[in-house]
Amino acid sequence: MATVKKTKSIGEHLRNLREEAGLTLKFVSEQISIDTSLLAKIERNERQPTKQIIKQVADFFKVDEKELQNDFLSDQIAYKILDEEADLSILKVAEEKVKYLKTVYYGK
Amino acid sequence: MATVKKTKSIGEHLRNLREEAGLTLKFVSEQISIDTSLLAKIERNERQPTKQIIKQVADFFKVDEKELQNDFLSDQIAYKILDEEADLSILKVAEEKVKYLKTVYYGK
DNA sequence: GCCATATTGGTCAAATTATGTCCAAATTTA
DNA sequence: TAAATTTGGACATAATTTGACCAATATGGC
Repeated sequence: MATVKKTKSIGEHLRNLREEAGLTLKFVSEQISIDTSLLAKIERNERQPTKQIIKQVADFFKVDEKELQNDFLSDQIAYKILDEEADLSILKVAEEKVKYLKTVYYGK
Repeated sequence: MATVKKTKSIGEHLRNLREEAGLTLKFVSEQISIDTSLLAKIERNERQPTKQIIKQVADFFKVDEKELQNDFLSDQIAYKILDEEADLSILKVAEEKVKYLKTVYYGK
């Protein structure tokens, strides 16, 4: 199997993609029409990519868009928990809520 | 044990607290110095309570502030997952990220 | 039904937060 | 040390959210 990298954050994920392809920030940012500095910030998790940007990056690197989005989402959740210094157990609670809300909205 | 109520959302939680105490929106909102309409919206999850408001409510009803905050947080996460139509498995990923980030920031 | 009280709903200004741009500083690489 | 690459700060502006105000609707006694 190829390079196995545990992705720590979407930023690192993107950086890995880019570096494995041996490309510069300037090049990639131009290809997807965003500011070089912005892409750099995204890779360092200083800015959050919009869905638009996630899509462009996914297309450019030919990776699954949904996967990138999920990566982004789990990032957001993880950082929120750290921010609020919340207990991990709330994830279980959130899961229950999702299940419950799904039955409510989409019928049982 | 007293009334066991599965809390579906922080709004319902707050509403339960208030109704169990037999108080009106007007009364409670005045006690904690916020607009009646705002409290009503919070109970209907149309507005998110600020930390300040969560604290005031917790104090007023003499419930644990941290618990209310956790309730709020799990709400936000649940709604975000529904919004994005994401898979529940990302919660597991988020959990891993939190654990990882904790070792990074607070040492192993 | 009528009145008082309680709750809901809409609109909007103000506050808050986040994005993206520009440019300079720093770092890397050859 | 020069060129290329990456980082960092400052800031305008865009986007989102809150909270206030007031009107409309609902609820409950009498």
